[in-house]
Amino acid sequence: MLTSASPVEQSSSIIPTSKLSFPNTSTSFTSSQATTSTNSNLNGIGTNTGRHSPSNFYRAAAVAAANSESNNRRYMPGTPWSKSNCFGDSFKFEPNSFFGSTIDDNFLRQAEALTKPESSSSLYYPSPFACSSGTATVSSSSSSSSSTAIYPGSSAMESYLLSEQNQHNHHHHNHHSQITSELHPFYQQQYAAVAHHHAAAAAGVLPGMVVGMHHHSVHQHGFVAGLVPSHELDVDPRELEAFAERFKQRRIKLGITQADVGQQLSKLKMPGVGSLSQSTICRFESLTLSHNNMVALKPVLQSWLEFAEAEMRQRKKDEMNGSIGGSSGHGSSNGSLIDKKRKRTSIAAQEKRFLESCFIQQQRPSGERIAQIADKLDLKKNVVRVWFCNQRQKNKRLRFAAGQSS
DNA sequence: ATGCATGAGCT
DNA sequence: GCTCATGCATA
Repeated sequence: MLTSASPVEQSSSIIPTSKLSFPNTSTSFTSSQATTSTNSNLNGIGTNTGRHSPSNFYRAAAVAAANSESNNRRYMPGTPWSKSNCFGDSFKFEPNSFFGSTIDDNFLRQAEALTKPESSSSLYYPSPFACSSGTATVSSSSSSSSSTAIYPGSSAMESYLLSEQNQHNHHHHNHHSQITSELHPFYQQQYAAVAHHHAAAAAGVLPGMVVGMHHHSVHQHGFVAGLVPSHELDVDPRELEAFAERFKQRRIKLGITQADVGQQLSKLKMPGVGSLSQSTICRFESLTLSHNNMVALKPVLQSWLEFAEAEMRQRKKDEMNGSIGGSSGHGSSNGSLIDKKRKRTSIAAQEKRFLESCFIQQQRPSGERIAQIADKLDLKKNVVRVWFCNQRQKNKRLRFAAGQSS
């Protein structure tokens, strides 16, 4: 029952183009000394050249994060951490059932069972709707927009998973200052094995960001030592939260949209920093980015803010002086005629519920399992795979309710 | 504001 | 095939 959301076959290719093989800094340290990052660089944070991949800057941090948790919950294709799923002990599935042939069958059956709101899972699927197929979700209700819930757009399941993970990851952490206790589950994980001496990670104003803006040319990589907070992971989550909030306020006060902020970023000419999308700015403000991502973006946005406010002060001053220097020439050139729009596959609510059920049982299903699921839902395997990827990623993002300051 | 997607760098 | 940062398209 799924008229399939005809994915438009945009599957041109996911072939991993040749890798540039970076120096690969720090991949070989033990969680004991999380100071990792060889103070690399802040390579390409959103370059206008298109979306980019994690820079060394991020990678180092990411590796650190991953490593830090490797002690207790590093996903391992064969590791039974799947049993630490949200059902904990009261409700566990045994992925490895008794009869080889029925394993998968059971898996799907379980998922299916869970899809029914009545079956003991009403807890996870409070969703009222019933629709199916196609682009189900009409509008109104659902979950998107205007949501101010703690975990917007998330089914109860997600929140649950989050809290569960949190619980299970609780055991043995080096020891962590008070903060940990009041942190969001995500942070509790992140901080699990990371060094914790504070550091002026801010690195606010940057040398090259002055109000003036001529254009340089190449500046793809910056080893701007002063810019890179050598230990990103030390940034206090609460500080991030506070900054994000402040950022938004002031941005609005300046009357600048998220999209504009993203574009203006390139004017800062910060090494390795290009423009960013509205999405990213939005996510930053709403803390729906990974911790590392937030930390990396903070100094950049902070610089922008200063830049923007300085600019505004300047403008006001000019106006006062009567010097009506109305300079706002904009010569936007365009010329993109050949644009094949990317189509977004829309997974129907019902299918989504099924996927969520599967996710509960196994967050990292094997390729085979993915194929089964895809088959059952009449979705392309890749769509399912990506769905799982995104789901996992989503679980790692942070997200505070706006009113929960320490 | 957020769902689905891409791509780099890794394993 | 995974993770992570990020973006297009859209609800």
